[in-house]
Amino acid sequence: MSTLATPVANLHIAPSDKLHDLLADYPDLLEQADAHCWAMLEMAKLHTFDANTVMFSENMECKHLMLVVEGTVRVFKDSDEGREMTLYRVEPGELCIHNLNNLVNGMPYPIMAQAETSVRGLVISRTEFHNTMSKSDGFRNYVLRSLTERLANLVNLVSGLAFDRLDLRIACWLQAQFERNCGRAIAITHSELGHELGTTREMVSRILKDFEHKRCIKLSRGSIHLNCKHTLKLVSQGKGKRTTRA
Amino acid sequence: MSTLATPVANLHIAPSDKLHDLLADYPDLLEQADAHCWAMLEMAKLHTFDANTVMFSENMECKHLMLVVEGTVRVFKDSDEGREMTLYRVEPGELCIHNLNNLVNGMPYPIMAQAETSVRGLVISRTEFHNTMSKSDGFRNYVLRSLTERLANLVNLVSGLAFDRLDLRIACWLQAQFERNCGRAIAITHSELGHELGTTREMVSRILKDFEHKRCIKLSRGSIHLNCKHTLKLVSQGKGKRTTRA
DNA sequence: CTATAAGTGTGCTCAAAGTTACAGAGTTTG
DNA sequence: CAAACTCTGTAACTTTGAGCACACTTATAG
Repeated sequence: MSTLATPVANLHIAPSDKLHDLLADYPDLLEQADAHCWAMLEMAKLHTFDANTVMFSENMECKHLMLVVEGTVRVFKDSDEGREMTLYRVEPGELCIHNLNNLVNGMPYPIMAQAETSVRGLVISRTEFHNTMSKSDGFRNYVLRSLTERLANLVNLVSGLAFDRLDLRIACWLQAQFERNCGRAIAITHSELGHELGTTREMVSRILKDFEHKRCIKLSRGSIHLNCKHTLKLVSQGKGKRTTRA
Repeated sequence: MSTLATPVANLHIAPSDKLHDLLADYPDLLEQADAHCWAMLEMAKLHTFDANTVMFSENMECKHLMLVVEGTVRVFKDSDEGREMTLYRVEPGELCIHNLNNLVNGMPYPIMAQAETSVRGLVISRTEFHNTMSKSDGFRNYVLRSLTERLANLVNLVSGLAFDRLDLRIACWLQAQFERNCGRAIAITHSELGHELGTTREMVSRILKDFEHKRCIKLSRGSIHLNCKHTLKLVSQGKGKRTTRA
């Protein structure tokens, strides 16, 4: 599965209105973008990556920064025993922030990033990045904000791993997804969910089944349906211990 | 134990040579500092905090950034069941990077920071921070580097928690400490070590005892002595499963 | 020099998570 | 439709980590 990160298309970007279109739906950056920031984005190249492209891994050096325009990139850590754990996702309007480590520190980085869908992104060179960081207040704030937000998320990950039982972590994950999805079914297999949370397929199956018995959710092949928001909330708050062996 | 974060002393700083003295031993920042950066530091106030001062916690808002000059600050997360887990330490020449979250995002942050020793630090106001970030390449790079380094450390924490057995995590921690200490004994109680790694005193006692039986270390009240670097390395690489129940 | 506190060792029990193994259900493909 | 594959359910078992209880040791304070 080690598809190399070769861009499918690679074209200079058209004038500003095109750029606006690309970023139209992602206000996070737009609201902070100033002239310098736009200038940088104008110079950026739009690359397209196929789904499942490995965008960086253990030893790959990454000399560029990318702003995702379409699709999502999953950043994760894998273990030698075949387990893995999602650290976060980079979504449209967001920066592949871990590239920064490479960019700023020059250090390689023992994690992987992989396109989940087909991904389009604006690729910014190292020098352009530093240049704009110096000139554009908006871009600088945007980058800082991204970094500190990721930091905050990672701290939450840590505390979940250190202190929370797996069933709670799964319940919280479900809650967050259903929230995002406005209650619509989540398309994911148990094994994938295991990879999200750094655990095994069997544990996920067992715990989800338990939730189904508690009537929070309804399971079907490849997807999870919300049954009762309220019950799920209770479960995710730790009320009612697990019932697996009762 | 909720000593409020009240500075003990609070004086305007003397001219540049004094500043140089304060930071003399911490080249990380010095080598990047330029005129703007120095100007900011000149304006900073030197505060002193007693050991054990809680520097920020769950709901405290923090409107300043601090550069630690002397002493160390431990940043950790605690659980409702009385366990806790060290996220990282801020040492001389380093920034209290989590303040940045507050500073940049304005969000409060569910972690604690506490002075381990008496701490002196240069306190920089929010506006001065942003101002210098815009003007000083050196400072900006320094901040970015700090952030990305913390990010990298947190990722390692996550993968340790998710994938490694406790004995390995303890062995690695010991290794790192002995490295720092040039092989000299580490002064720490089992309970404190538990708080470092998010586990309990008993587990630490048991596992350390096991290591002692393996002749890596020698235990005594309140400190851990290195016995055989090589054996410890083997243990920390996962060779030789635990012997506790054999 | 005692009393008290802090730190350590350890056995027992239990719960959580992971592992192995396999059966069966649902999909896809030729 | 039959074969091959993917996904799910689950039982039995092992390992890891936590919690409790208590004995014992070392340090500190009065």
